[in-house]
Amino acid sequence: MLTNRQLQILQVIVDDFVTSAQPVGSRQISKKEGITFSPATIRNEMADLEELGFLEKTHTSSGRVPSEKGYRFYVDHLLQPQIITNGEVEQIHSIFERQMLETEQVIRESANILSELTTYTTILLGPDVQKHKVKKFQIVPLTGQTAVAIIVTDNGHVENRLLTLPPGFSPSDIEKMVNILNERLTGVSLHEFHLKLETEALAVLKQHVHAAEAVIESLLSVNNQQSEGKVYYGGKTNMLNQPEFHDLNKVRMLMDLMEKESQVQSLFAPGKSGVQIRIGSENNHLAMENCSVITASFLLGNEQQGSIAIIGPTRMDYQRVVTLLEVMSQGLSRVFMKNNDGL
Amino acid sequence: MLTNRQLQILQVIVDDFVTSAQPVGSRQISKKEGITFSPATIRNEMADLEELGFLEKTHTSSGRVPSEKGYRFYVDHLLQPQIITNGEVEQIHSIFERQMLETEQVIRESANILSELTTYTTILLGPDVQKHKVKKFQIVPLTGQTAVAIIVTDNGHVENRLLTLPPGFSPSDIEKMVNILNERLTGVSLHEFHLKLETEALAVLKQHVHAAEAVIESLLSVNNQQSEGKVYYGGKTNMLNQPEFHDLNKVRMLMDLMEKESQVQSLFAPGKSGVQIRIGSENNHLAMENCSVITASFLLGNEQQGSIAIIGPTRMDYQRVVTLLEVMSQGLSRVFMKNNDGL
DNA sequence: ATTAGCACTCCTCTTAAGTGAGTGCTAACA
DNA sequence: TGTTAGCACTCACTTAAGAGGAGTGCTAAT
Repeated sequence: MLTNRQLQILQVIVDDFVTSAQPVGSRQISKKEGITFSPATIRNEMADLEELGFLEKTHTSSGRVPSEKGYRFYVDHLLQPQIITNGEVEQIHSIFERQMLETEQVIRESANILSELTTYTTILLGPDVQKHKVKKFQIVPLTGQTAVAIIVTDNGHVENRLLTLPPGFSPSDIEKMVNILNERLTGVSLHEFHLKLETEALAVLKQHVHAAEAVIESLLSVNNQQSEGKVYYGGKTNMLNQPEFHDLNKVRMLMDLMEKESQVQSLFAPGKSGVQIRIGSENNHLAMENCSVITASFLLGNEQQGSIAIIGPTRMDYQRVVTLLEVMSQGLSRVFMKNNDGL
Repeated sequence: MLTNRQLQILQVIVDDFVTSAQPVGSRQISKKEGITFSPATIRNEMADLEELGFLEKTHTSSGRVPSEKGYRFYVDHLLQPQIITNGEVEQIHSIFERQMLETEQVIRESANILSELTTYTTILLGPDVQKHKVKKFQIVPLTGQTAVAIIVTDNGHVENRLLTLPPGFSPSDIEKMVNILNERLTGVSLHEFHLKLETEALAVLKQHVHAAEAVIESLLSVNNQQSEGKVYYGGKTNMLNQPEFHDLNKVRMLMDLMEKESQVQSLFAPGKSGVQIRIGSENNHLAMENCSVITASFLLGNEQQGSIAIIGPTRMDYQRVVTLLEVMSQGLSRVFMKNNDGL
């Protein structure tokens, strides 16, 4: 168990290092407000804290730097809700008040504002498209052999896919097919929709429409690699300002990582609920060894769920980010509760 | 007018500098194949070439580096079609042979392969969506107050937009509206479609459908900021490997530039036709001062036009890139001629 | 017209010394 | 017994000086 004094010192060190990015020395700590004991005492305590694994040195005669364990402890026990200025809260709320119908735009703006306020990078994950319910299915023929299949979901998302039609597939075939599918599959989730296309629906279709298999196959062929929720970025280049990313190699790894949507999905998916913090190696990814990710999820109407992630260096202003994230995610949830349109 | 020897020397300097990224000295040149004269002679010629503005020195006693004017001359007069290996040609063609229906995927793959082969960054601009012809217009109601408007174009592109319906707007109103619009506006370009929505169509609608203005307005409201062609990237982080981008500031400027689609549109739009090269400051953009852009356009069936841009340092392997770009753009044109589906 | 020779420039790498922030330990102190 | 002052020591960082080397421009010889 840590003594009060140790807690106090750990807190000061983290707070100081977060803003200065420089190892913190005993003298410097002693001058901080609320510190009543001498540098020598602090040195002793720091030695203990280091032994316990909360602090590290960059070299034998440097000041101390929080270790991952140190950050973890700080985040778990020392985090105090921080006051953010009214101006900032207003800035966030202003997005919601501008009555923009398009969810997508709200999301984009949110990502931008968050990265502006935090100076870190924001990733916004839309809800898992696969969970949306199918509202309407449609096929629009283009030429003799090609057509577009369109699926509209209950919250306004539109999926579309090009099809090749088998030779001799007539407009009335299309109509029959569309009718059957709408009749049977409206209201199921996109995920189920695709499943049932291959099984039940296909069986029925075969009886009524010639060459239905070919169309269904064409319809399914592209699906696998695609989607889950959409990904939006804010302040992608912000990390270039952080001193820890003066190393081009790290920058490259991170950038590459962010290009791969599938990886982003898994890395930045929110934990259960509320605000979650993953520090450095807790992210289980080489490129993220010096990064922390703070995620929060928000609701989009009926059980849909999106999430916001802020990526910064492990030396990150956790307090501030957590507070901002809470304000933002609550705001988003509220907005999407009202006009339940989704994205 | 430059003498043959000067041409030869300029060519060697550019070629050498392109691969080594180091200023080229007279001794080094003299050892090159085909060079029969001594370093001293070369020094004299180099002094002349510098006076003419084709070469520069990084400091008084360094070797020479091509100036922008030097590159320009090289590109205009000294470029020789370069042999690229069969393997590479095959690699390009392999994309086209995999029978993927989705245009989008072909484009993505193309961007990736190009950036892999060149080690530079690729930007692929889809054709201007505004020119697509409207094939079908549709409104799918979601809840009482919201609906999705969908526009399918002749080449399979699907635009969609959320609408708020005015109170009391009934399904039959929707049907009437959709019918009128489909009747009058099928076959016009998206651009015209939006224009006519505000004028002719609106006039007719007013007569038949109550509160039509509100719907139209909602339909148009989001349009302005959106689209032109879509943008695809390949090898975004490739430039981090180039020695000229060890400067984080330059990296940041370029990355920021590439995030802004509208700027990308204008910077990387192709010139008239064929392969176009813009060197350094010819790009008229601060972030691109040390970059060259090579663009080529390709055809997507009926007069639609996409374009490929490769961005690299001014010290770029122009010959190779030009050849690769030609192979690729011709390949793309051919593919899209066949299955005219567009994106 | 070409080229060998040479003095000169300037970048780059290495070494050495000086500075300063910070530590750990010991001994004195309350 | 917990706290603190003092002091020797460590190590990164900066600056200066020197050596080496690649390359140039000019001059004079071929």
